This record gives sequence, structure tokens and C-alpha cells, in this order.
Amino acid sequence: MEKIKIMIVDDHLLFSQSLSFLISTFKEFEVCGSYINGKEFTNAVEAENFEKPNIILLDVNMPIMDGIETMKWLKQNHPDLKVLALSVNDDEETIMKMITNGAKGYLLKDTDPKTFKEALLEVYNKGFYYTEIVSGFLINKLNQTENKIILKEREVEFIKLACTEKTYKEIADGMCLSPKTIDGYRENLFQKLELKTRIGLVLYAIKHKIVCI
Amino acid sequence: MEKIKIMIVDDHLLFSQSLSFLISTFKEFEVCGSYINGKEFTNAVEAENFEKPNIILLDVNMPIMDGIETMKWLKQNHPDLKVLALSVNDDEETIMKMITNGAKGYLLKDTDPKTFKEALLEVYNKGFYYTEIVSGFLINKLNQTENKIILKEREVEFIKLACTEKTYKEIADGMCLSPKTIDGYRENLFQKLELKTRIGLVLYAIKHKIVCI
DNA sequence: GCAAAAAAGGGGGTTTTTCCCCTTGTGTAG
DNA sequence: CTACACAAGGGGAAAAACCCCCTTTTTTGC
Repeated sequence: MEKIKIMIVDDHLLFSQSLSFLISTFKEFEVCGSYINGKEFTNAVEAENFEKPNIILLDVNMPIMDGIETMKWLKQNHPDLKVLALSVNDDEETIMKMITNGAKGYLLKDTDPKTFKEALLEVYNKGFYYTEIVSGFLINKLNQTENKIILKEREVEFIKLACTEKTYKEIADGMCLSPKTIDGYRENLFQKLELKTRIGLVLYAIKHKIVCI
Repeated sequence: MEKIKIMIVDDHLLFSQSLSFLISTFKEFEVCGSYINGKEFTNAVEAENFEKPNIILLDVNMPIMDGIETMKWLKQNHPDLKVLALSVNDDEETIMKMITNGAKGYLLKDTDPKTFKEALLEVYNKGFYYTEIVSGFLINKLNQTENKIILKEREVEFIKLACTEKTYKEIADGMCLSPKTIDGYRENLFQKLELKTRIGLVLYAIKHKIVCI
């Protein structure tokens, strides 16, 4: 019987190499490659001699090209490749981004090896594996009546500058706009995000990873 | 030849179990136990039938009782146990906290298995293993001429409130102080932390984990 | 294809908050 | 005795926040 081929994309070498050993103890699977970030992985996919794995284990937090970017790229270029996301992040936003970009499942790294193996088998056989946490999020996404907040590029730019010690005047200069326009951006965002002060905006930005500190 | 006994404390089951396999491929070592947080580990240490490992691999980010707390407990109760910290965090504060509390080394999880094995051997033989990143921090700690910033309890209280949408007047009410006293706290902190605005204070607080978001 | 709507940029003016400097009283530890 | 942290306050300038208003372009809905 031919083994199911697994590929690992994770920047934590200690983890990916160790995980290889764990997988090698499962008789149904074998690891056919591992990469330390999305860039290395996508480059490999583009190579001539690339042999498709059955499942890709994709980490979310990676340098250079992270899991979400990689997922987007795969959606565009190789939507047939099956990805099981593997991460420590359990926040809704990250999980939903991975799922909506085509990940077939999302496992936390504190999953026990038995469940992990089950997930691999399900992804291979049924095509997906959704844990309770993921399906929970999917359900209340449906009940949310599509009220998701979309920030425009220019707004994001403004938010990033608002998360510094700059005054609004300085921000205006930085964005080549009149301070009055900046005034408008602020008012708009305060209303849209239900905030009252710039402090709130900063907290919102950090919470939603618009800026990283 | 008797093998060197390794104990793993990490909440990421997938990682700790996988790491066990990796270690089992090293002929000099064997894993003699693993725990999913500091509490489980310290309980085990207290147990009658506890057999001391030669090296403890300790994760920093864990629920219930994290690496730093565990390190403090070990320093108090079992300073003879050798700990090699293993984490994804590479910020100076975390690393220094682990080292000053007695960790014999601090490895990042993106270390390659070869270096990892070297580190284990060095900790066992020489008693410590400091990577460049750690010794770098140690050196500029020495050059810092002990100017570390100590925040008083009341100041921390103020900072926490400053990281909300409250006005200074509301903060004053919350702390049962005059707004003018609050003014003093702010001025003091701005000078002490080299900040100019409340935004800066918020960013500082988040960066130094005074508040969590 | 055209109107309506939404997005992007700007203006004037007011109130509130923030920020900064400087002073005063009060315990208290050296 | 005095230096020092802590609490409180005054005055004033500068930002920030909050109003209502305007034009122009781009997008979108029949």
C-alpha cells in the first residue's frame, strides 16, 4: 500500500523535524518534504520536479511569507492542494481567514497525537476536518448577518500612524492630506468601530493586528 | 551506558510528543516524562516517587502556570534541577526573566535539531548553553549600568486605566484621587519612560505586558 | 446610460482633554 | 534637619474631539 504523502511548512525547525518523526510512526503516512516558510514552499511548488503531497500541514505564524498569504497564493494557483492549518493561534479572525482561503481544517498545536492522526485521515478521506472550535466560528459567522467591518487602505494607513506618538497634524503631513481630512478619517472610524477616543483606536488596531508592536 | 534523562514541560501536545520522538533518535538521551503546564510538572516534582531528570525542557508560554512562574518555583524549591528553556519568544524581557531565574539556556523553537542536541549535551556536561542571542542580552545588561525602571503599584494601576477610553478625570475618580494628582502620575511616567503622549504610554504598556489585550 | 450613492478630500468653529510648568502641604526615612 | 516621595492644585497653550458644512470623483444600481 502506498503511503499518504504529507508536507510540512513551519519555521520552527524543532517542531517540524520532530513532527516528521511522529508522522513516521503512523504506518499510513510519510513526510515527503518540509519548508521553513511560505516563500520556500511556494517556490518548491513552482519547481518542475515538484511532486504533489496529499496533505500540506501549514503553520500560520511564519516569517517572510505567513500561512494566510500562502493560503491565498494556493487558492489562486493550486486550489487542488489540501491544506490542514496547524497553529497556536485560536483567535476567530486568523482561523476564519485560513478557512475562507481554502484550508480543509485548523488544528491547534496542543492537539494530542491521536486526534492529529484522525484529522489527517479525515482530511485525506473526507476532504475536511473541522474541530468544534472551527465549526463554532462558522456557525456564528452565519448568524452575524454579514456586518463585517471593511477598512479601506487609506484608513489602515491612518490607523497605523495613529498608533504612534504623532499628532494628527503630523499624521496629516505624513499622508499628504489636510488635518481636516484626517479629522474626517478619525470621525468615520470612531463611528464605524464604535469608539470614542484615539486610545480606543490604538487598542482596536492592536487587537485586530492592524499594527504589530 | 545509562541514558541522559530529559523531561518535557509544554502545553503543545503535538510538539512535546513529537519532540519525544526526535529525542528518542539521539542515542545519548531518553525522555522520562512530559507535562502540559507548570502546575502539573511541579505537582509531579513534589510526588514521592519522583525521579530527577538530568535536563528539563521548559516552555515559556503555557496556561495555568507558565515557564517563568515554574522557573521561580524551581529556584526556590529545587535549584539543583537543570532547565533548558524552549520557546518561540525572543524578546529580551522574557529571556532575561528565565535566565535570571536560573534557566541554564534558552533555545528558540526554530533551532535546528543538530544545534538542539548540542545544547542538550552542553547543558548536561558544562551546566549551561548560551546562544548568541542570550549572551548578547547578558552583555548589554552589564552595560546598562542598572537603570531598570521600577513601576510602583499605584502607577501600574494608573497605566491600566490609561489603556482604556477613560478620560483622566474618570481615571481620577476610579483611583479616588484628584485629576491633578493623575496629572502628576502621567508627567512622572512620561519622563521615566521617555514618552510624550498617552498613546505612547498605551503602546509601552502593551509592549511590556503591563496590560493584556 | 444616467441617477443615486458612496468614497475621498477639505473648511470653520466650539468644547473638552491633554500636556507642561510651577507651587504647596504632609508625612517619613535617613 | 532635610531630602523625598506623594497628593493636590493653578494657569495656560496645544491638541484632540465634536459639531455642521462643502466639492469632486468613483462606484454602483437600475
